[in-house]
Amino acid sequence: MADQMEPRAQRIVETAVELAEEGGFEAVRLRDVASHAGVALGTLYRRFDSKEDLLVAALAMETRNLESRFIQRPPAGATRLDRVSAYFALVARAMLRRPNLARALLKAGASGDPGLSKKMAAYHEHIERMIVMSLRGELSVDAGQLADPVANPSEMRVAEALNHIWFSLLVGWASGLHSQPVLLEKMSSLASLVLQGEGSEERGD
Amino acid sequence: MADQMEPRAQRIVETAVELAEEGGFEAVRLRDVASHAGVALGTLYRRFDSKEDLLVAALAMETRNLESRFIQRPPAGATRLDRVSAYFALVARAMLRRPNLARALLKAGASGDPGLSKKMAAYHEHIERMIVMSLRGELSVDAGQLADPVANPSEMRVAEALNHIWFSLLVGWASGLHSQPVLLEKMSSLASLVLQGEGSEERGD
DNA sequence: AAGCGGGGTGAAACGTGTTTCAATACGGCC
DNA sequence: GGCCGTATTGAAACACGTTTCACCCCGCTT
Repeated sequence: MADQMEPRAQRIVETAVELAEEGGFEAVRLRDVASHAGVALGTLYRRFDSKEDLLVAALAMETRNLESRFIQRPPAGATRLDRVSAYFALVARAMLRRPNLARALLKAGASGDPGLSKKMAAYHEHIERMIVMSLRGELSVDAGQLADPVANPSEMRVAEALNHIWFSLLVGWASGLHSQPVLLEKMSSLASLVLQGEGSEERGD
Repeated sequence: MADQMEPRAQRIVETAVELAEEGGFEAVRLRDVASHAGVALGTLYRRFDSKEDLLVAALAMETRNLESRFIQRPPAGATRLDRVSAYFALVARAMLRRPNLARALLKAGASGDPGLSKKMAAYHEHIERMIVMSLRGELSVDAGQLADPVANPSEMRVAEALNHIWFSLLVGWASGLHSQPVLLEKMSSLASLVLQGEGSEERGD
């Protein structure tokens, strides 16, 4: 789950994560990242276009870690709402362990840099995959990764809505708009709204 | 709709808006803002804590303008979905006229600066008010502003969900993830999902 | 073995957000 | 009119993201 990049880039990203854990976005000073990682500043810039690019790479790494934890212990629950709420609680717990890091990655992801759009699209895909699996209550795994969930359009629409709501709530949390418990309450409440909107047919399949 | 600040601050914000229209976030160089507005840099910093703070003030100004246009010509339509879609189309049109400005304000708003949380909360309140009025298909105006819409909890929840979805979609648009037509399509589709959820409610407060 | 080329390195330079400071201008009060 | 506190000014300084450049090292070709 961890080796998608050459070791040098890997170490740079890990260093950035460490610094972000301690002091958030501003504490990730690229001079420090480079020296702690044992490379020159120019080397860092050969691998990453910008500070945001570096942190989005870190976001990708953290997302891979989250996904592997997700696969090993998928959120359980009787209804779709239960499972989806459990999923978001899982993510929130992971973030709360390192709030500075979470805020830093979020800030980079929300920076709106056009050069990052492909990477952010990939991130959102991963999140939506996990949401879909939570809705279904069963995983389809392929080569250690979540398989592309042969798209049921209605399911995808729900996942997309939940993903957007979650992302926006996260940005609010990051800026101190609401605390983590409130975040989860809101998410559950809004998830229940969205789930009821989907073909008002059945319960927890 | 325009006089909430002393004239000096007002002029600074207007200058920032002009520069952002032309060249986006990076083009808002505070030295330039100050000199174009005819004040010293220190004066700008006495009024605004940071570049983000300044741009969020601009966001507030633009939101007031939007709200006054909204009051004069509220989105019409037969169904709630029609009216809400018309509202988002209105906002999108306003943004498309000045995409650089829109991106700059969005970036400032999504920066996650804790010092801005109160101002961002106020922004979201305005947006949600307009969404609620669109849902209802009628305005309650008070002293030239939208009145606080004696909260119907179910309505508020829908408005909150739509607001989050919209915000997240905007961030995606800003970074080039999807074009403006796709943005509106997605918004309509997801709005229809959320609206369908509202009828059938149990409540668990 | 010599030469080549593509990273890597260290250090300096640049731009811009932010801070600081001494000097000055201003508005109200006696 | 003179005084005082506060805002404004202009300019310099600082921090950090980003760029640039001259030089070096290492693996590969011939």
